Amino acid sequence: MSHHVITYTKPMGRWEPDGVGRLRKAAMELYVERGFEQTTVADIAERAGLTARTFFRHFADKREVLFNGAAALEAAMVAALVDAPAAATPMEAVGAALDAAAEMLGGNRDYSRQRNSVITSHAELRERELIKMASLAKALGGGLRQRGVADPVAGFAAEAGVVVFRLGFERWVTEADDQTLGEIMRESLQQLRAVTAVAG
Amino acid sequence: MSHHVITYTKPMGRWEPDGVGRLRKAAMELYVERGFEQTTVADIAERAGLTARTFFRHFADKREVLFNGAAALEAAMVAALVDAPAAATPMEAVGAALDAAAEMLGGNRDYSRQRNSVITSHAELRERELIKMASLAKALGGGLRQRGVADPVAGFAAEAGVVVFRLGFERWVTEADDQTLGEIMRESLQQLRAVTAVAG
DNA sequence: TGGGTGATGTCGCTTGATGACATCACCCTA
DNA sequence: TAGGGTGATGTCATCAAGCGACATCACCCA
Repeated sequence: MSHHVITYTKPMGRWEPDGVGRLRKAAMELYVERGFEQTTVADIAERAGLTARTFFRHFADKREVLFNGAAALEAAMVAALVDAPAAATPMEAVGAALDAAAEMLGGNRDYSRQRNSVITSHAELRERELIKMASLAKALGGGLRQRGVADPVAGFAAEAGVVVFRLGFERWVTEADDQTLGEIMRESLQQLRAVTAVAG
Repeated sequence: MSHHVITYTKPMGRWEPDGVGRLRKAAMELYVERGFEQTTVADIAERAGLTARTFFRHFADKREVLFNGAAALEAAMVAALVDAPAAATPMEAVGAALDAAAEMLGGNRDYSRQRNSVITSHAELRERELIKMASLAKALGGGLRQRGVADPVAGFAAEAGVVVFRLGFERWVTEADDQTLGEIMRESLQQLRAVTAVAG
């Protein structure tokens, strides 16, 4: 193994610090280099200077290593939703959550692009992404109920918010236009409303 | 190995017929009896009178055995959507797809309940269910584009349809009321429209 | 200076998943 | 009617995922 020259700030383990960060970095690199299925946990651990057993102490499985920001994003969105003005309608509160998400993710489009391309090119990773979206929907629904929104409405507003988030985010990383993520989110919200308005 | 006494109708293999059906049945039973994680592929195969190797010849993985009707459902929904009147709006065409789904699934609520309870109680199965829903959204979107619906609208209408399907189906299997699945689907569609109508 | 703590390594096991090859019932044809 | 072809299955071997149990060692603190 290579010998990492490091400056100890807050040693977290026996050798180099921040084993979790090294594992995340190594996993991302290998998934890009040779693909998700062609990468074993042993490979990741080796590149991070750790063992496979240690990998599983930090991440539930091979996929989870790519989905760490999800919890923080969800928390930020729920906080924004709960803190929205009391007079706001359910969908307006959801709009506040989308604004928060845009602010949190809108900064580094290049990183989002790379991560997105890795995820979308492997079914198992798409699967995990969908679980995160389902968790987000549940959390947003909970936040709405906390605001006093009754149950059928809370569920639909939360799911609608996730649809807007997904399609908006996808457009943001796919199309190379110069709109900000926040602008696209808002626009997507209007589009969903327009589409459902002419229902049967 | 046990010796099964059987009456040959249409022998499909070397021994008893319909190995796929027996595997499906055995898997469902065992998932209900002892839970998904506590069931090994070897258990399923043994109960079906086959080997684990054969299980994987028929199903990609341990989860897929529960999601066989999905393809047929998707096909029926897309067909209904494509065959909807040319004058129908995108969401009206989606409504036709939801009607088709209701007709296909609305019959045996008890079976749906049992299957649903197995799936919702295991994260890995929920994950697979979400993949099927994503596939459905993609298929519905494709059907809409085939109808000449342009791209932002097609995507949103398809996703909206899946939201209605999921929440409607969940309400149908959860609440013990006497509404039919079709009625609930229609009602859900209206609720989504109402909720998004008061967006910010 | 000695023990406590926590992250990591080591070992071994079960299970999921797959490739390669053998086997056998059924069917079709010469 | 014998023979080969076909397809589903069995058998064997192997790799990778995931986890339990225990050992190890650096750091911290009394």
